[in-house]
Amino acid sequence: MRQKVVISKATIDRLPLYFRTLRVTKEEGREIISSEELGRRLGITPEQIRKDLASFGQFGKKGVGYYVHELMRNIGEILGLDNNWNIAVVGIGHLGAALANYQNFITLGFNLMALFDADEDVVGTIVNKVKVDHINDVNQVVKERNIHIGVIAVPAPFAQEVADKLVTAGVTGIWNFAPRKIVVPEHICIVNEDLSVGLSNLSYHITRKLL
Amino acid sequence: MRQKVVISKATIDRLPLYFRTLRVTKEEGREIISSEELGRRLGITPEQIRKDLASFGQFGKKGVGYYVHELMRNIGEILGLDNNWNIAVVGIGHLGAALANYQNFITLGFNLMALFDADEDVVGTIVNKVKVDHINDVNQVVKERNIHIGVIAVPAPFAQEVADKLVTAGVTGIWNFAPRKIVVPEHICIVNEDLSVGLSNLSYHITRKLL
DNA sequence: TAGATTGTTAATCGATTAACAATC
DNA sequence: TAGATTGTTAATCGATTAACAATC
Repeated sequence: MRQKVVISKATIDRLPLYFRTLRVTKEEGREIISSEELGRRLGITPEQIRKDLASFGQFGKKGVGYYVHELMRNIGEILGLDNNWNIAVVGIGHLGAALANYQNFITLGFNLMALFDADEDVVGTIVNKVKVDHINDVNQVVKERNIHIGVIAVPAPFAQEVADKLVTAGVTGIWNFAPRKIVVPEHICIVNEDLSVGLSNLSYHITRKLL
Repeated sequence: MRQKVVISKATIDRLPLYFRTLRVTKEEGREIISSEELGRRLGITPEQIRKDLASFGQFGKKGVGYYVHELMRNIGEILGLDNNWNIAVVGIGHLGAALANYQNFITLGFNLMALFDADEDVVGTIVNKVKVDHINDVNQVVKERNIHIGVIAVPAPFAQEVADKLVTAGVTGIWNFAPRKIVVPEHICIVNEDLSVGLSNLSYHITRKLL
C-alpha cells in the first residue's frame, strides 16, 4: 500500500504547467512523453517532475515514459478540472471584462455563469454573452446558477465587502485580483493574484541586472 | 560590516505586499508600525517580516518599530520602483487592453509608453491615451521611447516570436501573460504570470475541501 | 528604569537534487 | 537481453520558526 505523502505547495503550482504542456504535446500527435522531454519543454528537471507525479500515484511506465492522454486525464482529475466549476466575476471594469472573456476558463473546463457590478450604468450590459447583474442580487443569482467560484476584480477598498457577500451567498472559492489581504472563514478557499507582485519582482531583477 | 546574505525568492515576493500595506498605513496617517501589526494586516508572522527586512539592512528602531514613510522608501528602492521604468504592452486584446489601463503601473511608478498589435484593425486605435503601433515597428518605437519592459499579452503560439522581437528591439525585462514557456538570453529578466496556475490551484483546493 | 520591539543566531521544517534499484 | 526510463530513498539545500540578546 502506497504511503501517504505530503504534497508540497510547489508541486501543485507545477501541475498546471505539466497539464498545459501535455495538451500541446497531444495536439502535436505525440502519444508518449518522457520526464526528460517534458522537463526540457518547461525548464524543470526530470527528477522534479517524476517526484511531483509520483506523489499522486504511478502514472508512468518504466523504460517507456508517460502516455500523454492518460497523464493529462490524471493531472486534470488531481486538479479537479473535471468538476465543471461555475464562475462569477465581480467588478466589470477593464480587468473584470478581460477576465469575463478569459479563454482559459473554457479550456480548463470552467463555466462563466454570472457577472456583477455596483454601477447602474454597467448593470444590464452584456459581456461575453452574460448579462451583468447588480451585486445586490448576488445571493439569489449564486443560488440559482449554482456558482462555486467568485472572481474579485473590484478596487481594493471594496474587496473585503465583496468577499463577504460572495461567502454569504454561498461560493466555495475566491480568486482575488484586488491588491488587498482578504479574510474569509476557514471553509472557503482563496487564491490571491496580485499582479503588482510580479511586476515589482521584474523591477527588482532588472535593477540588479543593470548594475 | 554587514555580512552578505542570500535573499530568498520568497522574500522578494513579500516585499511588494509590505510596500502596499505601508502605503495604506501611511494614508491612514500612521507614522510608525511594528512588525507585529504589519504581520497582522498581512497574515504573515512578525519574525518573518523582520527577517525579510533585516536581509537588506537595519530599517527599524529597537523598542519602537518602523517609520512608515522611511520603510516605504527603502522597500521601494530595493524593488527598484524609483527607476521610472517605461513599459510597452504587446497584444491589445481583452487582457492587453486591461493591462494598458492597469492603474498600478502609475502607483508603482511605471510609465505606459507604447502599445503594439499585429491586427491592422487595432493598429492606430487609442487605448488609455496611447496609440497602438504595429508590431513591425517595435525596433524603432522601443528605441525612441526608451522602453525597458515588454508585456506579452498575445495568444500562446505567438508568445515566443514576440519575445524574440522585444529582445532584439532592446527591452531588458519581459512580463509574460501567455501560458507558454518562453526562452530568452541570459541578460533578459522574465516573469511569468500564467493565470491558469492560480485558477487550477483554486480548483485543486476546492475539490479537496468539498470531499 | 521598565517595557517594547528590533535584529540575529540556532533549530526545525520543507523542498529539491542526486543516486540507484526496479522494471518495461 | 540491453537500453531506457520510472519511482523511491537518501543527501543536500533553502526557508521558516523559535529564542533571545541588544537597545531604543
